[in-house]
Amino acid sequence: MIDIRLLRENPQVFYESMKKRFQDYTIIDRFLEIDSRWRENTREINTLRSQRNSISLQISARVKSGEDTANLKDEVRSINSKLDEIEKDNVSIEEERVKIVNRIPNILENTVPVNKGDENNAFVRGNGIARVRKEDIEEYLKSTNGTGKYVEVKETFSHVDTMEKLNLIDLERATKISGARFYFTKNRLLKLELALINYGVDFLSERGFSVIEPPPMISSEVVWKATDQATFDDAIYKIEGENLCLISTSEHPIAAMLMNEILEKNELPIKVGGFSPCYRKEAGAHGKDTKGIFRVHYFKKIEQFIFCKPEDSWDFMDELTENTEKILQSFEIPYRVVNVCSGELGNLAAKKYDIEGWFPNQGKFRELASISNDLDYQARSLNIRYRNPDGNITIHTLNGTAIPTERMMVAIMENFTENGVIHIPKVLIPYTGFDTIQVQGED
RNA sequence: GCCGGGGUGGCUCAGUGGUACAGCGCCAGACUUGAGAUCUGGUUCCCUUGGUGGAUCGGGAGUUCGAAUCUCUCCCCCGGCGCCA
Repeated sequence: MIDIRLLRENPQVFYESMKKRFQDYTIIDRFLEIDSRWRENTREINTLRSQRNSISLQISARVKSGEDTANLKDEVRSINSKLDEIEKDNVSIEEERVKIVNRIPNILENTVPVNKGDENNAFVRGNGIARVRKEDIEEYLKSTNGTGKYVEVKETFSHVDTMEKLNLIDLERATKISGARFYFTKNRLLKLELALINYGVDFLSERGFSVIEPPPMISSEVVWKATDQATFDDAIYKIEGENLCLISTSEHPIAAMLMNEILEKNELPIKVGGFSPCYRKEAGAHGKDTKGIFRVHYFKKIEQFIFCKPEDSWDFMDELTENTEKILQSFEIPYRVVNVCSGELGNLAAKKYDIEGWFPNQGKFRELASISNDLDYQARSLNIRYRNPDGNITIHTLNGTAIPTERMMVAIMENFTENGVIHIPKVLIPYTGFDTIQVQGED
């Protein structure tokens, strides 16, 4: 959530931020109105309680000295009835106050392009030599501001065909038992996945990240604090009869790990590499990417997460972006970095870079990773601070994908399949133990 | 799941209905050449922040003039039993 004191002092900042996000900024006026009513009530409640407390003390003294307390008790009763009324009123006011404040998004960083639609994300930079079909060249060049290098190819392969031909997947039977967007991973594809996970864990360990696997379920309250309404509604599975949700990313349990803690300044930054299963409802994605394992209800992901001092977060955003780029470079997957425009940004992020890989068969760049700086927005909801003599300071949090294993496998299959053979990126061979996946010579 | 013991400031803990003890740690100041020791103040949150203001003793509800304390309920931790990869 946002800083309420800052909102009171400087609502203009929030009007502008919401306007740029194409959101209804009149809720700010509504908030200020209801907040002032809440504060008025709170003052009154405090005054009445103060009176009650002092009379209670007098009763205590009289009880000890054996004096009569009946009229003092009556006085307290009348204070209590007034108090009751105002407190009840304040409960509903506070409910609305909290509801509204949770809808106010983070303050937009000033380099975020103000626009709607993914097609208006701003190209930042690109890398790699893409395999591009003739009919996709225009799209490729447009997507890279004319700077993209490529080789023209005649033929591309869908990852679904490749997986089926090479006996790497069983989609039909998964659908039979679990429904759409589930899959059995088989044979060398499973080994490739494990290799990607091991590679990612090593990559982050070597760069000062402690690596963890979080609990795959967290309580609803924690989900609420770690993310926003949109994510909760569209992505999160709830466990029936339990107050638990399946995580949609390790970001949430990792962020919440330090909930309600006061850190020492010298403990920061804390860099965490998280490996976890991710469960997503994909509500609202009907009809999109229905084939294969590009968009599924269950996948695994290696995530980067940083808790840091406020003054360091923009530097760390660059570091996270660089890390993900290095991983893609090491796999030789062509990619571009885009600065996600204001209309497509989630409420938590002040700024977000998407890193999109080139998918030759789809003929376009698709999201592989997403790096966000949430500033103090997420940490404030989770109440994570560091100790400071003049008042403890809310820290900053950042998150970014390192390796989305399923989607990365799609990228590898689309980019490196030739004559029915999948070629494994060189850096992964020590992890897979094989350099190709082909029909013959399977394990 | 059952039985028992617990949950109190950053930590260890006292507190069986009447203003939340104490110790340790940490921060600041004083003293000191410096460090240590010592002393003083501070070390959760809220409010038109300085006021002999309010809240807070795992969460929520209740009884009471008044609840850390009594009642109900939920959560979590420890031990034992049961089950078990």
